[in-house]
Amino acid sequence: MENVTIRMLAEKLQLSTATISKALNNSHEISEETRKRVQDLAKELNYVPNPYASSLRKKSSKTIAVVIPEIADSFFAEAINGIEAVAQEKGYHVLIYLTHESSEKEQAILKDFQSGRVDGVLISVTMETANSEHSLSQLSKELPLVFFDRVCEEVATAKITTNDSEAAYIATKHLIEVGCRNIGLLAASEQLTIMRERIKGFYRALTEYQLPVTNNSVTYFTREANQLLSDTLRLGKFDGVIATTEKLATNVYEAAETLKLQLPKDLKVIGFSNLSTARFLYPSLTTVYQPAFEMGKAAATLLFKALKNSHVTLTQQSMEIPSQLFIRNSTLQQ
Amino acid sequence: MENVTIRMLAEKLQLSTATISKALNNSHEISEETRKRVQDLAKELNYVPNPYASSLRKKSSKTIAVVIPEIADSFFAEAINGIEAVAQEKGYHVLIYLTHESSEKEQAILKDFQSGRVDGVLISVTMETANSEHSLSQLSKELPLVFFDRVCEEVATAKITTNDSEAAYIATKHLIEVGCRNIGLLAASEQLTIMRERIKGFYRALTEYQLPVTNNSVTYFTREANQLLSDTLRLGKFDGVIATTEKLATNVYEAAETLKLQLPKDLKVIGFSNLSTARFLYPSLTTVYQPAFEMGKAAATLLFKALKNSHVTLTQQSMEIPSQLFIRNSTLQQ
DNA sequence: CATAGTTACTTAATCGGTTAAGTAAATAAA
DNA sequence: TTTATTTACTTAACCGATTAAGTAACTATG
Repeated sequence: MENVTIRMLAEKLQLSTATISKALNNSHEISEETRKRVQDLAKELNYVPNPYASSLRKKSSKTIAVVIPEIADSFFAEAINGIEAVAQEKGYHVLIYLTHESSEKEQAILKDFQSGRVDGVLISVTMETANSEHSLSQLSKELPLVFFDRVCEEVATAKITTNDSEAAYIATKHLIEVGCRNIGLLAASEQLTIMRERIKGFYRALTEYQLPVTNNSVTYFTREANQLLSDTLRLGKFDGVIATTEKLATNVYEAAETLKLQLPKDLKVIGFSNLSTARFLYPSLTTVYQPAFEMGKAAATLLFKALKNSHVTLTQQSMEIPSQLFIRNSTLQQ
Repeated sequence: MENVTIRMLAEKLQLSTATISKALNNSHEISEETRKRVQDLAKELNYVPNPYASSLRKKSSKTIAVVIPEIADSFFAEAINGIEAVAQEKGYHVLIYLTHESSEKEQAILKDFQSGRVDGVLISVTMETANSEHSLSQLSKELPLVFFDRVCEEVATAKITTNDSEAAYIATKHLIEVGCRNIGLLAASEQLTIMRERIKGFYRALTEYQLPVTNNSVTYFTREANQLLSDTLRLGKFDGVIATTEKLATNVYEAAETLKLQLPKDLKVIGFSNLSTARFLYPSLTTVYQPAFEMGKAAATLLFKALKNSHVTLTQQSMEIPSQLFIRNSTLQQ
């Protein structure tokens, strides 16, 4: 059975392909009667338009790209849910690209977007963000681009973030208030804006409470954090840490086990994390819960707004959605 | 700046578009010298081929679809990682579609695939699998289709599963061996093959140990499991349960809290789960760990094999990758 | 030396839609 | 009644690549 095309419908109904196309797109140029005949036959023959043909002609693909570092991460998974909810509603398709924190992969992916494969891009950049700055600046001039969470400061376009600095400030303050005096921040990258923001808030709290900001206050991890983390905790002799990624929070539990540190007695932990199991961990994990779903939704909504009306200036549409601190036993005062 | 097309390259080099196309595709019809000239100019002008033009002509899109119920689930997230790893290696793009357990959405998605948008499909079906049977049978005749995990028995194509029956048998046996006598299986759907398989293994173990199989041995949950679960645990008076989805495992912890049941003293739990935090839960969760990454990888590998060589009969390529029981404290003998 | 074969191209058709421009007939306005 | 406008189509160009078929020039073969 051949694939049903517009031409086949045209032949069967003794009409031109133009008429068929217009009828299917509910053009006002077509009479009610003809439109019905066409649509009925289309349904009967189970006609499905070829998306590539129309994308080629219309120069728009009804497809957006989501570029993220990792998918097995509650934050990104939730964000995708938010994005997808909007996309499905608008009849758009979602291409997912994973960079696995490789800026090289990221670059290759971004380059592909110059082909017109997608109408817009949502991205949360790699830790080596600096490398992609140029490509992103370039790309943002060619099609609508919205950052979420991991933004690239220098690129002039919309950015959906959470209140990273403030959230870190509140988290740090909480640790101080439950008795910590030697607090460490476990960070993932020196380059990420969100990390810098969190560090800012962290420092602000330390300063406010007149706690020393030392060389070791912030530790950076890239991969294979486990081993490094053990070292850090051993060396730093922290009594409280803030894990700025979901993975790092788990790593702290692991390291504590290895080092025979009791949480929260010997060490208190706060995680920037959307883990649904946070409250069932031992001890239950105090978290900075980021509004992942909402951020994804906001980013997608903004993107579609720009796609619909090209006069929307994305640069001016940035948005900050606050995180929430959920206090649990991993920061229980002893 | 206009988009660079093959025609522009042709004009600049005073060659035909056919030559350009062939040169870029390393056709042997083109002289070494011309090919180099073309490729150099292409690089210089940053030429990126329009994927829709070539997809339209070649009737292949270098794109595959992954259809899953949910993304915020460790199993599916890991599976996608496996799929993506293979796809990226083969230069394929991955479209992700979420059904959110709605067979209606699933049907709509499957219908769209008749358009030729994707070259192949990887799917883990909705709980209401029966509804999609027909569409899937149809689709499997039009393009390569591979099931992973949640398969549709009746559709004649490759299926990548884990040893669900055996895994459930082993899990049940484990519960019995640590002293449980009144075991419940928390299931998600009556229709899913993997559920039926798990129930089979569950019954086999019960029978083998001469434990009664009652009407209440298996309980089905769809949405909003929390409330129902509390009821079930209260009513059923189980001393051991097997949660057959990741979500249900968490629900058990939640319900135990509500009902003031102590895990594992009052109730032992095993979860079919890939939660990375399983070992840090309180109590740490005994899990049936499914090889999600490997399953995704296997499914994708098989799909690409079929895409490369259309003579591969997918029906005969099904594969079972064993799960592994990780015994932790949620089933600790008292 | 004539014929066949190879090399390195070009021409033109094609994929399946969309759309600008054209047209004949019907209707409205002057 | 004549001209203008609207309606409901058709024709044909087009999007940007691929590819079957054609060709001129050169090389190899018998």
